[in-house]
Amino acid sequence: MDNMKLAKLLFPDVKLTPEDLELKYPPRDLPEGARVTRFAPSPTGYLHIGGLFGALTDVLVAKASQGVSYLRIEDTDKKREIDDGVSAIIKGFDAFGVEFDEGVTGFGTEKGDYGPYTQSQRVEIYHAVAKRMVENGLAYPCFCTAEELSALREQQEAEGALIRGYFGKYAKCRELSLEEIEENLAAGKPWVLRFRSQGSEDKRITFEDLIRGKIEMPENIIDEVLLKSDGIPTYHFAHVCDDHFMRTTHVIRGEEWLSSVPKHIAMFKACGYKVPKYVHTAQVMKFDDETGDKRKLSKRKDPEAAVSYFVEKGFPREAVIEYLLTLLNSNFEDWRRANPEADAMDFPFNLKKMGASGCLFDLLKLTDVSKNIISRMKAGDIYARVAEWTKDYAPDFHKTFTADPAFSTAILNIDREVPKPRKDIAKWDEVEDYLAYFFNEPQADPALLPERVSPADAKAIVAAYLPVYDPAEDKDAWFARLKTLCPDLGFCPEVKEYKKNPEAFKGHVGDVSSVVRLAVTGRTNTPDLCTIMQLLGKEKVSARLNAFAAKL
RNA sequence: GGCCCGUUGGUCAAGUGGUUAAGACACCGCCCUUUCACGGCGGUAACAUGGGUUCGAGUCCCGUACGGGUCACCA
Repeated sequence: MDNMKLAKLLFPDVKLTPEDLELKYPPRDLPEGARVTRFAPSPTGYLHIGGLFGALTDVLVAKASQGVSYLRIEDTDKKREIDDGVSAIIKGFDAFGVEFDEGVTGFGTEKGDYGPYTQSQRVEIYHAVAKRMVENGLAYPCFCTAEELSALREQQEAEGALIRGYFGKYAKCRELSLEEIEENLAAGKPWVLRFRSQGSEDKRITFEDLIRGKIEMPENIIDEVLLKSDGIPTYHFAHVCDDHFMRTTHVIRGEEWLSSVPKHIAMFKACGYKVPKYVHTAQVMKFDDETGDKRKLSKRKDPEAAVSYFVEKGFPREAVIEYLLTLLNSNFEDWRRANPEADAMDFPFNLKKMGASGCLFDLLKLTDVSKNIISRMKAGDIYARVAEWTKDYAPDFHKTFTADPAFSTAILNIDREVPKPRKDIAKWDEVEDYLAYFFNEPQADPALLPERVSPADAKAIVAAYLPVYDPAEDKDAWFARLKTLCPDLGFCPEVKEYKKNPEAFKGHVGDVSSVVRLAVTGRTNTPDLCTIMQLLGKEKVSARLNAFAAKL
């Protein structure tokens, strides 16, 4: 077999050579130990939480080593691709502030010297490498039809073959003569290019996974497809060409790829390329309420699998990132305690601290993380974010919320700039309800009165308070005022004293303030009532007190 | 089925042959407190399982179970 002739026959128009490519994409000039990572999604749907998880790993690993991270679009499967797949991915990353150093930046735009970063635009690169492989006798055309291949699978199944796939005696086209190939080509038969595996059935290879350590597996003997019949590469071949010429040092990807590593190593070696370091990360799982099992998050079944879920709910981007980081690296929380103000993206990410087993996504913990983050934000920042979020997701509330920015900011600032700020808000979709009594007249329900307070007592409390209520009083004076009312109403002004001798009183000053709270806000618990009343203003407060008294 | 990965409290996890088996979320209790939060203190709760190796095993080896992945002209 004349391989040079075959190569010319198969790729008559390919002039580009691997040597040209080596020149065009030289080794990167980076500091010692710098890592080059890539996130390589296919544009088949929305950005998944697992995708964010992986991308964050890529970006942080690169950053921590002063290396480079890039975004590559793997659009080699035109059947599964969706129209706005690329922008869905870009938008997803934008929403969470995840930025790559290089690669695709939008539909049709990119940055960096190692592009194009979209696989469908790299066909001539793959063909240059493929042609060289044919020249070296490491690849051959295969004319088997889909029917033949599925018949082969059935045959292997029936035989109970331990190894299944296109290899050895099953590889019909492996030993085709040049004449037979020419005939098939002349007849216009479609063909794929297959890898001519040099592996042997009884050999094993070992490699190191940076999370799992040394792994031993049977050597690859399968003649994997390199180029599909449309000339587009398979994932495997594109991985080898791209990660070589883009000079990736660390291939970080989901553990579903672990079992194809022998295939990839064989191809890298066949091309004469250095094998990158492999890092196979565990999947993000969830608890299935129906089955009671832990299972992989699914795009189809779990709305929270899409990153847009978190945007819709109004989780601040920092909270989602922060939570993901706690899952990603076991020492993140320690680092955070030591560096409470640092930007999460400056976390010195350590691959060794990544877990090897799948973790459950815990919405409850995300909520806690989010509350902490929001509690540290300034009221003005929260105002801006809520205004932004409500524009898209709560347009009615947006109008009332933004009608008076100073007022909205002031109410968000209650109990905020203090040493121990409240942690009431976990996500923006809670704000409307949280602040409802500032914008709407509350329907205070007398049934919510404290146990110790009868409706008659409540009526007396309101009647006594109304004439002495002074909105100019500060918090201490405001509370002292409530205390002065207590004795005449039969309540104890001091809680401690009441507890010593509960029989002597109807209740204590806390009960009195609870009545006022209920009348003014319609709720049994709120942040600092004095400030609430000041912000509401005398007119509204008086009206609400009167309205409540009328119900009693 | 073959090959491979995984398994420490409900969840995330520390742990690299000797620990009273950390910490965080959740839960419970107490304290603080005008309500609720916040904060403080404390509590319940774990090495899947059976064999080895060893003076000593969560840690090393083998088996078993369970979970996951993979075996496409999908990634």
